[in-house]
Amino acid sequence: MPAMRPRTPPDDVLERLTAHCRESGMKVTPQRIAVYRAVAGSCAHPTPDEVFHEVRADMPSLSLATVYKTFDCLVELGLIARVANDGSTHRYDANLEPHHHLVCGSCDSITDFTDAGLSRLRLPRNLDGFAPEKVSVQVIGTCEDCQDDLR
Amino acid sequence: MPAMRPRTPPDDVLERLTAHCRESGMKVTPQRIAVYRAVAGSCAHPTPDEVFHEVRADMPSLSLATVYKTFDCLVELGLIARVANDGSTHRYDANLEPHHHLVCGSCDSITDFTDAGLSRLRLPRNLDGFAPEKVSVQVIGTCEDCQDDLR
DNA sequence: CTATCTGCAAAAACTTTGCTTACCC
DNA sequence: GGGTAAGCAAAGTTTTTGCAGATAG
Repeated sequence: MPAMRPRTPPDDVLERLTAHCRESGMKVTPQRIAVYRAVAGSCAHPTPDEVFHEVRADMPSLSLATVYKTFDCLVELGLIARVANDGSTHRYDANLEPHHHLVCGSCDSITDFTDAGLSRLRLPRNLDGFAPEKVSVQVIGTCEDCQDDLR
Repeated sequence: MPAMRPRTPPDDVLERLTAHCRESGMKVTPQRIAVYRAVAGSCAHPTPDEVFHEVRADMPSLSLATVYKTFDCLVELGLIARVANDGSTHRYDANLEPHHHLVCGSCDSITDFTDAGLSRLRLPRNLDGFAPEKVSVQVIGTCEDCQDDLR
């Protein structure tokens, strides 16, 4: 049975950020903390604009440019990853555990899931010289909410 | 063993376009033929801008806006699909057979491959109400060319 | 003929950059 | 203190839109 990820627990978010920043000589600023918290606390793979509005509620001085720069910085630190999607804006994910995506073709939502069976995927031996590092499965379909809407 | 897709054969490209257009009351224009040919004849999952420049060589009057509109129309007709990627531009694929992607983290190239084993993937039974339609596996890693460059 | 499509230009949406001031370490 | 980062505004990209003239069916 699959395990749906509820959301990244806010446990050691600050510690992880601090450790990674220190290691790279980068500063731990309130903006970085807030942006990282927002991504880590969401399971919706938010866009820069979404995070901007969410964080801005508590930090009115925040600028969108800072959000963009912060995302680049967090990716560089290896704390978040950009999520492949077919929309027109970037999306980010703080879940770095191996996992897969349920992509709703109707509302474009992306939901994480993990599954032991899928994690044991066997790749073909010969990939024409391509060196695989990790595997992510995208399941395209219709989410429960959108099915409901069709009734 | 995996089968690398060489490229969609240009066989019935025109017939397919004509049939789909007729069915939807859309017109078969030189621009649509040329854009569809360009995507179908590429295995590089091209961007609108790339297709624009390629087709424009033979059709100097072509405008980028038409390329965008044509892509939307071809997607609507079900002849091509937008490819999920984490760059900042759209990419399209005329290969509608079930297949998977080798994504190079270094040069961002996306290469199609198919594999009988992967095609028999077993999804978990319970996806929290999500209704799966199709599955696409993304293998992230380093392509042969980029490995060579590192030597 | 007529409804649809093209090309153009302008607007909108998204992302990056440069620079001055602020502030973490 | 010194160097990194934030905020602002401007510029750069990518995508969408509206409309007048062109064209496929």
